[in-house]
Amino acid sequence: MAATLKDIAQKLGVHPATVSRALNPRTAHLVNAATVERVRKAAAAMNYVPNPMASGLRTSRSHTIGVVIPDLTNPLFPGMVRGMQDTLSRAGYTPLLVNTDNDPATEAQMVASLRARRVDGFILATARRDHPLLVELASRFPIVLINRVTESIQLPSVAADDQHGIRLAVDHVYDMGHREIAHLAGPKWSSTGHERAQAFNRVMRELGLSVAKRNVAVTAWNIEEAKETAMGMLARDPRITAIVAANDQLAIGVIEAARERRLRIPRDLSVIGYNDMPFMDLVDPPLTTIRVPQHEIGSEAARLLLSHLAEEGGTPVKQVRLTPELVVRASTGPPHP
Amino acid sequence: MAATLKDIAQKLGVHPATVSRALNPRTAHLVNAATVERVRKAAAAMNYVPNPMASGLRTSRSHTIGVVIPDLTNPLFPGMVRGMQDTLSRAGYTPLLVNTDNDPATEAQMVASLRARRVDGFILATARRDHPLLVELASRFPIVLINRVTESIQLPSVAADDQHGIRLAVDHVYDMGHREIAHLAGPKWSSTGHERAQAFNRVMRELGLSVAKRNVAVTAWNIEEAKETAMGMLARDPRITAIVAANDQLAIGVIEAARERRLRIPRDLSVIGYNDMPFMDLVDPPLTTIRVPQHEIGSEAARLLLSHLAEEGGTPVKQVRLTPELVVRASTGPPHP
DNA sequence: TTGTAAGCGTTATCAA
DNA sequence: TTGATAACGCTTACAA
Repeated sequence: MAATLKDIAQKLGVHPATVSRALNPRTAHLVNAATVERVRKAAAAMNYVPNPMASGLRTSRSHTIGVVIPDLTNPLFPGMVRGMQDTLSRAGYTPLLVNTDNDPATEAQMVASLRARRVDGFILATARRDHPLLVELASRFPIVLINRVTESIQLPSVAADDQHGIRLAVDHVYDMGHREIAHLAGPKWSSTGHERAQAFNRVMRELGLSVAKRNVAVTAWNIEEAKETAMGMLARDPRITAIVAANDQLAIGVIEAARERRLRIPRDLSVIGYNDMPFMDLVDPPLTTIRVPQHEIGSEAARLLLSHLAEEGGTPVKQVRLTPELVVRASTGPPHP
Repeated sequence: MAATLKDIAQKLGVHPATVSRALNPRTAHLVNAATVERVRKAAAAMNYVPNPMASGLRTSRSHTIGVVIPDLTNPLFPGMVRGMQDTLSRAGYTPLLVNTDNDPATEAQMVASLRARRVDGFILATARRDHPLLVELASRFPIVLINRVTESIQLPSVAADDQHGIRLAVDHVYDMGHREIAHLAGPKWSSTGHERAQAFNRVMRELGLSVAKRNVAVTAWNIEEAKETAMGMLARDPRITAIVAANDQLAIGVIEAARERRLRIPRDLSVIGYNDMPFMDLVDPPLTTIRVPQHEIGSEAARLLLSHLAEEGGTPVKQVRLTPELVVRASTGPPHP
């Protein structure tokens, strides 16, 4: 059904290899300009489409990128995935998407299936800090990490500047007059959770504020956990007037905890999230949060990976930090005396 | 680097064809059981992974499915996509995901790129009712539509039962005492918009209620449009006490319109959405809506497509309707006298 | 039960 | 500038 190089060659009375050369931009200059033209015309007329399995078999390049994320239904990711898709597809690459649910076994299995598919490289958004696979993988494939960086080894990465984001958050409530500021941190095994918690301590120290018992981590990124943990935090330390949460889900948990303790937001407690997921402007109260440029993280990661794919030798390891911004809504306000 | 059939054959002193047969479940019975065992062991030891480009080239099956959706960042889709991925990957298939942004030209281009990749079939969530591509595509590939059905031709599809969903919505407000019920419909070009609008008319007729000027369509599925249209509706027809929106975004637009007109929800106006996207329990007020089983729609679509891929001849066209359910929250209540 | 050989569609090397 | 040829790794008649 689908036309092949051979078909075109036959029709034109030339050799298939000539057709191949004419159609490949990198080799077209080796062919007589007139022939190139004839071949292009014929190819278009027969609507020839190269068979990627054949060329892939020959060149051992699938033009395919493995994209590993924890969970597509987490609203943080669709924007990033679209960012990747948009720039990858423009370059003739296709992302193969898998979900790990933050389970190391699933992750290993998924990465194996992507390797079986002969992907040309990886974009990884896996959250865990300990990561045995990473080193091995990075030694065999071009990879780019998103939304996290590595501690021990230097790997190409694209992430929001958490240090800066947390600073924006803390400064925001500090500037409104808050001094009793706490952090509801992400899980300790999580890269972003860890990084944001560290950043919180640093910023607080710079402001001359104490973080004693005011930086508590949940064990999972979910609303229920956050609510529980925030309940404990507020019970133990009722002087807190502002909580910086490590992401929007946690912030929602804080809001629920506050509601249960009959604290009004922001009158009695200011709450600030992180990420600015869709609909955070519509929750009750509309959530003040730190917006990370999701689409751009994805597209930048794709660009970075493509540049590694293009260069033969080692491109220098580039760690891109994108700047987040503060989005002020109704969940924060001055502390009430 | 990666081991091939030939490597295994060499090591074992058998012919590559034998190794191929031994490793392929469909042909393993043709091979001496002891040989099969030896081959399997060796393959595992050398961690052999079949090269899908080679087998695909030979068999012209890529074990790849084109998944065409309007926009991954629309929260309706990630659940469906995961449903597909989960069941496709279990069967050894990989989805290739593309976004059309509801633009016919983009869609044509994306479908072309999937065909170029030699996908074995398609799952389409495109929303437009008119759809020239569909017939041609369906004649050449196994396809399954999700979240919509076709009017003229019969094609395999998986969708929620909109007739039933709208009935649940209307009955809900009717049972609470509402009689002045309106529908904010989706765009006329949209399959689901059209179907839900029709269903609304039918249900209202059965209840003996008038729909005169009470079934108004937006021109795009977005909050702003919905707000504008709802403003007009409420201005023209202030007796309305309940609005059934064609999806959750439209319902949010209605809520914003009501707020602008100083109507309290649900005291002055009940609002009900459709889909139950993530976080609809957290908006203000928490949205009563119709939940459609997103993950299940995706997995069922995948199953349906796989069954078509498995059968040689024509499997009968199956149109699956999944049952939605009513989720009552705070945006609906009895009408106030 | 196993081996032989051809071929899927493309590209890369070599020769003309 | 073009042609011939082999090879990528796998599957599948067909033969033994």
